Amino acid sequence: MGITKTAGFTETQNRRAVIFKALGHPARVAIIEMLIKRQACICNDMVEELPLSQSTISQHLRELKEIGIIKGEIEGTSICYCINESVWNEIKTDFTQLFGSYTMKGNCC
Amino acid sequence: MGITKTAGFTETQNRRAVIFKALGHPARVAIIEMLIKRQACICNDMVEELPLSQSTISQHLRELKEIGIIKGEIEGTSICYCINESVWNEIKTDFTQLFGSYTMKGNCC
DNA sequence: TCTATTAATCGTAATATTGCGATATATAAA
DNA sequence: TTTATATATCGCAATATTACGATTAATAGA
Repeated sequence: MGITKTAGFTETQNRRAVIFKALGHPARVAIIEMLIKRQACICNDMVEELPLSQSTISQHLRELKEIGIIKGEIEGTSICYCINESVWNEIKTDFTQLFGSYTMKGNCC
Repeated sequence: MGITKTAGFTETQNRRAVIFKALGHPARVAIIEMLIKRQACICNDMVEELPLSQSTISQHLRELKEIGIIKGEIEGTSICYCINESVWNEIKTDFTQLFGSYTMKGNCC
C-alpha cells in the first residue's frame, strides 16, 4: 500500500506522526540545525553546504514548510528561511510533554 | 530513488533522522503512548486496540525495536513490550538539547 | 533589454513504506 | 498428542519517498 491509515488514531497521534515524519530525514534535520545556529539562512547557503542537489533541497524545504516549522521570505533574488517561532514552541511543548510523561515505575521487562 | 543519502551528514543528524522517522507513523506513536500509560503491554492488547491487522502491528513493533526505544519479553505464549528506559532517556536528552538550542534573537523573517 | 542568479516545479527512475492475508513457529492447555 | 492462542515472517500490491536533471519564473545588475 504505502498509504498510512489515519482513521482510528487520535488527532494528537496523527499530528505527532506527521511532525516526526517531516523531521525524519538527515537533510531536514541538517536544515533545522543550520537555521538554529544562524537564526536565518539563505536557501543558496544550504545548497552549498548540503550534499544534495538544489531541487532536492527545495523539496525538503517544502516538507518542512508544510508542517509550519520553518518559513521563508523573499529577499531580493534569494529566499531567507528561518524557524517559525510559534510552531517551534508548540512542537517543543508537545514533545516535552510526551517525553516527560514516562517514568519507569515497576520493573516490567 | 527512495533511498536516503546519509553520507555527508553528521552521525548526530543521521541518528536523529532515524529516530524521527521511526516515530513518524500514527500507529507507532500510539504504541509508545500505550506503553507509557500502562508501563507495559501485551502485544495482543495492541492488536485489539489499534485499527490495523496483527501482521501490520508486528511490523511497526519491529521498527520501534530496531531503534531500541522499546523491548519485548516472552511471557508464556504472549510477548510483553515496554519502553527501554535507557534508550528512551538518551532520546529524551537529545531532543531536549535540540529543542532547547533555539531561541529567537533578532527578527529575521 | 539582455544576462546571470536564485529558487520552485515538473517529470521520471529507483527504492521504501504500508498494509494485508497466508503461513510458520512456539507455547499453553486440554 | 492434539488443539488453541499468540506472534513473527513471507510475499505481494498499492502508494510514497528520494533524488536528480531540465525547465520555469522572477529578480538584479550590466
